[in-house]
Amino acid sequence: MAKKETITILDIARHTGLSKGTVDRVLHNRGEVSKKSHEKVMRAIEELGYEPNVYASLLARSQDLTVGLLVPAAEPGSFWELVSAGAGKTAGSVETFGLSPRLFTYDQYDIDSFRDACRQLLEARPAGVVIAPLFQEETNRFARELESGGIPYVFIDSKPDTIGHLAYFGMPPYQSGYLCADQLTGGQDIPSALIVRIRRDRDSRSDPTLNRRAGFMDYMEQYCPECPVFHLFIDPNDPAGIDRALDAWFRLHPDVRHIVMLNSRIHLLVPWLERHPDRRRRVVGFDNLRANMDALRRGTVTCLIAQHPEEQMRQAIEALADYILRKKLPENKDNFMHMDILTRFNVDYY
Amino acid sequence: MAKKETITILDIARHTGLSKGTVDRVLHNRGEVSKKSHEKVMRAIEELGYEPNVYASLLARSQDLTVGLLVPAAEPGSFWELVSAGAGKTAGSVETFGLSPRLFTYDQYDIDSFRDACRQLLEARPAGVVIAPLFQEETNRFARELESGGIPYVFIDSKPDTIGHLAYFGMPPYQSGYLCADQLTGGQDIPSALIVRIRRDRDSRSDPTLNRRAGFMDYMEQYCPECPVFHLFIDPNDPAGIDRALDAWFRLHPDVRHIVMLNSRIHLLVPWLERHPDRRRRVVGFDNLRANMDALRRGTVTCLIAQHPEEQMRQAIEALADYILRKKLPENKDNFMHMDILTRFNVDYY
DNA sequence: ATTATTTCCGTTACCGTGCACGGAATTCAA
DNA sequence: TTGAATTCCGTGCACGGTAACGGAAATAAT
Repeated sequence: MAKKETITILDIARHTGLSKGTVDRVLHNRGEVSKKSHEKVMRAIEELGYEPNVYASLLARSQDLTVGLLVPAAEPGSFWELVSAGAGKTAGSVETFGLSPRLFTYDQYDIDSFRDACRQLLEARPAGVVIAPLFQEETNRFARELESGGIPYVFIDSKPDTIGHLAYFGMPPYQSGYLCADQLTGGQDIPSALIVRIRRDRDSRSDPTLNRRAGFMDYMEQYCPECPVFHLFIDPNDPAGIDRALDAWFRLHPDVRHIVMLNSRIHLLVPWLERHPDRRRRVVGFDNLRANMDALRRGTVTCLIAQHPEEQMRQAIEALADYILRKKLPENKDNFMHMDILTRFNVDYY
Repeated sequence: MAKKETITILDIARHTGLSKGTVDRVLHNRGEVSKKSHEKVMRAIEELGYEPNVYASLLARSQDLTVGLLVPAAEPGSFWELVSAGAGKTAGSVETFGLSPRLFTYDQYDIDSFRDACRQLLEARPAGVVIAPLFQEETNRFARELESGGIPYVFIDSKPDTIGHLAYFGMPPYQSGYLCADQLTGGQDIPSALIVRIRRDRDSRSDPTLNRRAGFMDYMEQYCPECPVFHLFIDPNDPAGIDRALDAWFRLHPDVRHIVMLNSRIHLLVPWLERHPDRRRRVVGFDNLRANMDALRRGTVTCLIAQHPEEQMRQAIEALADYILRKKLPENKDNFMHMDILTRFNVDYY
């Protein structure tokens, strides 16, 4: 930390023969400054290498900057609840920075609600934005809007084709499928496997588990080429239907012992699984939802692959803070985060 | 966020009939305050719920506080190198807070060097200290010294019996052994297992892997009661000796396929293992050292259990920051951190 | 009782920015 | 030319805390 090297607005005021008031006006371009003075100040800033003192600014303003968090609404026990929780956990440590994160949620099945959330977020004049994107095109459009406003934004969880984002934090989708397959087989040859899928995902053109499934299938292809992989489709909103579907399916395939879901919903299978116990069964799913972790503890689920959504959110906000407060760009634009393997022996310390 | 609710030191000065100066003195307990005044101020702080304004503080001080990090010297490729690395990674984000971490290292086999490091650290007048302790009694003594100086300290990795620490971040030792055993067996019955140990550890009265081994053995007892567990002792500084020891031992036990080390040195076995390949062997070790991870990638090591030493350091420093800057105590004093399971399929994203 | 110490404590000048207020300089209208 | 309306710009206080300085009060020394 420099001693007397720090350049203050007073320095550049003196250097230009103007006053700190004027300098402040150009810094926040709030007008009332002649063209000539504006130029002089800009030049001086450049020459002297002025950098604003964040603390002083924050102190004087005594008002936090808001960071907008744009995430799907968190139904209780859902994946997005974890993400929101991450925001809360970060908040404490980040508020010291003078940033106060604020949540803007939308219905993940309603694009209009997404637009609404975007609008509200913009009205809050955020200094930065974290986006958990679901609608590709709409997200791109919003990103463009942020850029034109000079507002930095970070993606978490998944990433559209946008290029202008400050950073991205998420799990590598293909590799997560690969890892999942390895955990399912336990590195052994297995006779057969079942992927349980959400019917709606198959029909929608943007199946969120697409890449993950590709990784899964490639692993099986390579390490268990003889092993047939079955698919079963269920409706997550119809528990009774799930039970019937599983009953029917397993009547036809009574010897299938390896079951996997590539999204966060493995808990949907738990009631059926616990009514039909089988010590030699292996069940693998994703994400550290409470229901999933409970099933893990009881031994119904063998293993979960988790991506620490809270951690993603934390890092996203921190990257923003670094940029907003210190103009520091993150080291890497795209950050693929660690995939955690949870078993009942380490889940309690997660 | 409160509007005008913020309590300043001026408020508590008025409330106690004292002045800013005095309040400031007790806040930084730099003496020159009568017992009575000290008490009054403390009570007012409590009653009014005063929270220091970090920006103002940072602005006024315009000089970083140093945080001392007391860790064993990092031989290249060793566990402690990871810990030190963690310090570097944290630094960036913490410097914004006006804290600058500074490393003080000691020779883990030389208690005098530890004392030296302690002394140097104290001379730097740190605002807080992170300790990775190895020498129990000596550490306790040092802790006492810090306490009398009013300097908060945090332990990482392991924890002496001290009670006065601000926080502790580490892996739960017993459970890590349990988890390790589960990964070694893969949840199956196995016919036999070998623990490779460091000879010096057995002889010293403070074997760092003691609890871990207890967890390991208890798991085996419970899930593989028939499985014999062998022990083999090696000298880490004698590679040729290791080779000979392994040669000799495996001549006698050619069918043992499950090998484990409960410290970070599994890489010591790699040369021998790769000269005697066996696809059906399972090898489990600890900690994400470069050499270990490389062996994992090549398939020589099946799985590593890692504790994210960098993360421990980060959290330790952050806990200190919270306390120093905002007088916030950590939520939990003892924090057992997540145990990460690394396989060759997720190691690349670690 | 007087002087010398020590212990405590209040005063005050910053730290670097934000912003309101009012005044000087310039332009426009008459 | 003069008064009014605009532009521009400087001054000064506020933000909450830090720490040096010096002085008052309490205690010890003479």
